[in-house]
Amino acid sequence: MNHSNEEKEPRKSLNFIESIIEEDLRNNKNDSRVHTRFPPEPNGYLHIGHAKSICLNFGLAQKYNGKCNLRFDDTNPTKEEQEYVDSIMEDVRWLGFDWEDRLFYASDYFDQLYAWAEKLILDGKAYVDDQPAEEISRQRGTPTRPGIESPFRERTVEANLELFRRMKNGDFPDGSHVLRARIDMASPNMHMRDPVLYRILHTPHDRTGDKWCIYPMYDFAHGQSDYLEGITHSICTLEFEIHRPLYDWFLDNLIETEYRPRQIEFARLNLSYTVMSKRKLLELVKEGYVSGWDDPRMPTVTGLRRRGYTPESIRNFADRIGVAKRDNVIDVALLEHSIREDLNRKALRVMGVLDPLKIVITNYPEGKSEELEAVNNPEDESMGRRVIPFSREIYIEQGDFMEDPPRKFFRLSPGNEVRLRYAYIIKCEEVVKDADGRIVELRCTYDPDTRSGGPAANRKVKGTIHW
RNA sequence: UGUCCGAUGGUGUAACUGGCAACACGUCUGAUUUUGGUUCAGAAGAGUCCAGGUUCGAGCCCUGGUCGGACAACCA
Repeated sequence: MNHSNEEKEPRKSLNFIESIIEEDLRNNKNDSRVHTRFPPEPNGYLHIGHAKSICLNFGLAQKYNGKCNLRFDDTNPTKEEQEYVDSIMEDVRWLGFDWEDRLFYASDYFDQLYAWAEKLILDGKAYVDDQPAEEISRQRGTPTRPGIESPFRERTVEANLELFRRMKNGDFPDGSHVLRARIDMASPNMHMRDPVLYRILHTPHDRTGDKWCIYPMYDFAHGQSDYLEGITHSICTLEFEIHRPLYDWFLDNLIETEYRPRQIEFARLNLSYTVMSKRKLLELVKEGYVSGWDDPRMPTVTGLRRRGYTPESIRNFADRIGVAKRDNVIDVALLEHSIREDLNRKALRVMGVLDPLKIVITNYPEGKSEELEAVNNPEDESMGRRVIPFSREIYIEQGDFMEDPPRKFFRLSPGNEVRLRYAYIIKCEEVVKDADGRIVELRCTYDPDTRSGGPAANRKVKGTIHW
């Protein structure tokens, strides 16, 4: 006998990131803090794929009583614009998340990053390379062949330091020098073959102005930024997986504390029939194929918003698709299901005719009109009712009438009846056409007893249409 | 001839320290319905990439393959 009728806790299963976090928590890693971040580069508008990442990062912070920062990864002034940072903040807020006072920019850390670069030079772990990009690229080898070392790799610390300072001071033109980490040109991981740390860019930065003409690369900025912000779990997409050894290398060589952020990768969202690449979306906007980033056909957050998606529906969607490391293509039908589910519950219903076809109800008295009552939301009576005027002449949707209907057509056709929603059952008696044979009007009769609430209101007909 | 990652119904995601493969979307059937929606009831659909091994027992562990993805910007 089962004395305790308690069932086994249905215990919601954890995704792989939650499992990692819970293990870290059990081990009291990083003082059992959970601190994530959403780190977009402000070079475009956010799309539904970013929404997945936002829901993930902010959601994890909420679930584990932690925090989530918003950080702009603005290390490349040639691609970034204020318009994008504004839109990103708006979209994140609209989705329902709050970074509170934790709004950061990678550019906030340029001084510290620069100091770290000098430290690497002093430790003999970084050097200035005078070769052009093409040469460096050539020397890097291929994934299956080791690279060769730069002729500048053995420069003295003093020479490197002086050169790097001159780079910073603007003594050199773009592309003439870079600072590189001195790691291993034979590494099977391409990213460990003396990656570039700093490049010269005589381009003013939206936030630092003319202060800098050298800018750190993503790899040199990201992990350290995570560190500076106290991030514990740095969640990014799969393509950065191979960068992880480098992410760890900088931390290992730059900091001495026990605390360390950890990079975790997940598979980005792909949606069926949907273009998601930032580059292509930018092209659609720039070439004028769409009206803008908020064109309702765009998969951007702002486009979805304009299209009528709610934040709740997108959050539910993000929840439902889960998170894993295998490549995936989510059926867009799931996104659509999410918005229908939400809107069905809370959208106000009204009737509207987009493509009108005139109806004259021949047995309805001329000059008469009456007021009919309609519910605003059949799913929720508390949303109230409204009154709609009805008279001898009304309009229905062209598509709701077919002169020669196929077998399963349930709407209006010659000699057939339909119900006008919230009104009467009408019957099509005559089709009026113009000289070109186009249907311009339908002459119908109505059954006065079938008004909603009336004596024959329950009489069934196959179809109900709006008007 | 490299390194890293992945492989479970049509699509996604689960299966807690190995124990009858579950949930959602989609599809199909039926009922209800004043919009072919919603709601409700039900069904079909995978034996977990392959081959070995360990085990009473493997989707989970081990070995070896196969297939797919990522990596050769002074992009992120």
